[in-house]
Amino acid sequence: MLNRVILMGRLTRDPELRHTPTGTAVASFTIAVDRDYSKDKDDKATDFIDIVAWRNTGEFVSKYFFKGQMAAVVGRLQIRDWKDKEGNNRRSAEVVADNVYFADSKRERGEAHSGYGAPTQEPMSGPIGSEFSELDDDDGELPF
Amino acid sequence: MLNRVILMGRLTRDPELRHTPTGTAVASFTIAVDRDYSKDKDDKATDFIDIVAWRNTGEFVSKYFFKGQMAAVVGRLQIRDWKDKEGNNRRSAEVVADNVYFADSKRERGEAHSGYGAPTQEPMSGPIGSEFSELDDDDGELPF
Amino acid sequence: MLNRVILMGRLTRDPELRHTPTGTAVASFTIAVDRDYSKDKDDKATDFIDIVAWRNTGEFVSKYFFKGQMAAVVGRLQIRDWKDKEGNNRRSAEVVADNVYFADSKRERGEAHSGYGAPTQEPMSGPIGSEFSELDDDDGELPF
Amino acid sequence: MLNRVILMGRLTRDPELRHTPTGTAVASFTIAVDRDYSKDKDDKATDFIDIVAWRNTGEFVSKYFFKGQMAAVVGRLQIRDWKDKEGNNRRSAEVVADNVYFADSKRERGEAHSGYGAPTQEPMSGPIGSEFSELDDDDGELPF
DNA sequence: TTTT
DNA sequence: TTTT
Repeated sequence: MLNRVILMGRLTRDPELRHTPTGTAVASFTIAVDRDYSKDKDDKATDFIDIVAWRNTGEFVSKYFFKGQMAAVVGRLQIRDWKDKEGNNRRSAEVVADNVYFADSKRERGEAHSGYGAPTQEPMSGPIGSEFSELDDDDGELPF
Repeated sequence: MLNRVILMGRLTRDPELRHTPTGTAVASFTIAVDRDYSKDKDDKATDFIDIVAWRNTGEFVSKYFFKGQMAAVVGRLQIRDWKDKEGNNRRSAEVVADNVYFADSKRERGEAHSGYGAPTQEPMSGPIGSEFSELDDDDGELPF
Repeated sequence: MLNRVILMGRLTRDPELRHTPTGTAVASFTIAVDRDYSKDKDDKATDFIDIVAWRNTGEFVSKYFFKGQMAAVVGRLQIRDWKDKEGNNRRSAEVVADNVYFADSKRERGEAHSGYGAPTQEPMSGPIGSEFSELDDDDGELPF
Repeated sequence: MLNRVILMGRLTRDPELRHTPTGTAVASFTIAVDRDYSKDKDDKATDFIDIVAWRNTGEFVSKYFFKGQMAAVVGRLQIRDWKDKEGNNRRSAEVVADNVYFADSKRERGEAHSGYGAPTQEPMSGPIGSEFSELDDDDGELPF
């Protein structure tokens, strides 16, 4: 079912890259997303949102993003209820990212990259580009 | 900061309408959003996502939506960490809805409404329509 | 760069499936998206938005969607300026869909499908599900 | 009906602020959104997307955004078919913005603002914040 | 705590 | 556990 989340925020820590037993890469990090219009001092003005990025997106993120950087994240919201060792009910809410974009200036990123908003190198989640390269192979002969 | 969530799912219960001490209406409900491609039996194939709707949107939802119905929700993801009475760390993750749409057939909704995807009657969150009505007052004389 | 469109509307015609010279499938159709709050009679109350779906998504759409049906579309907005044979400037605006979902009741769709909001069978655009099945192979041993 | 667009791109020109005969402010500008993965030289690698912002959002944008700046835009896609003076069919596609966010460093913006991703000062499109300030008036006594 |  |  339709489930899309689009966020902009700062990494609160460097992404942590791990691997499943079968070798699948997975990066996790948190972004701090400030709420708009928060003249409210009691209420927390920032949402700390956990992000999980698998495979290529995970490797890309762990390579090029670090603590303090601004990122735009597109993904899917996943809620998991579980019990900790003490038997308490815990809830995890995380965004499974399918794309992560730079939302920072080159200067602040240390010139590591080609430009603003460079896409995650994630072939699996990017059918658009590949189709266009394929169209290129087709010499631009569109079927309509 | 940019924070948008767009979901489609079924209400797991009737919306619950409450009021703050100063009289602000707020409805809460949960939607069940099935995950795509879940051939995985161990992993829960459904995310149960809490929704909060304030004011007009809240009143609209509590009036026209009920358990089992399909809804499309547009809102903002909010994460809150808190301690329960036993002192355990709890996390709530909820979507603060700014619009809720029907995503069900009229038949299944009991003909209560004008049509598919009728919008929430929420003046505060809908600058687009009001501007267009205003343009109407302007006799369609657009400035460009 | 970040570019996401999420729409709900009715197909104005059956999807048209074509193939590029190299055999890539591509379906095109139009959805009618009603505007909210349009008390404005002069202004068109509906946006007719062209959708293009490539490969698996295109084949899926042309197989299971037809004129009159409600669909939810997630994609990317693409603008193309071109000249027609008479040399006039034309603009095409279309959404390149990466996922299309049912937003109709089974009854109205003729029972062709498994359920509401069933996803497009599009492996390329769905890293989430495949990762979860892979995690399943991993016996649920998450690395964090 | 559900219709949301979320974009990130650079302004190709300073926003142009106009007023309808009855005094409603409306700003228009264009953002250049680079496509991902475009190894395709024939196909234009950038979408130039027209944005329209009404009222407070329009005034905010015309005051704080200028040519070359990165912006994140949330809005609604509107398609209009019309005839020019020569009687040719023209199509306009534009995003009616309900929120515009900074996606640039302060340095590059000339320190005009308080921080990254500062929201548009648009009361009409922001029920969330006002509700929270109101909750503040409510002394945080949530009804659930 | 869960919807079809 | 938190970022500017």
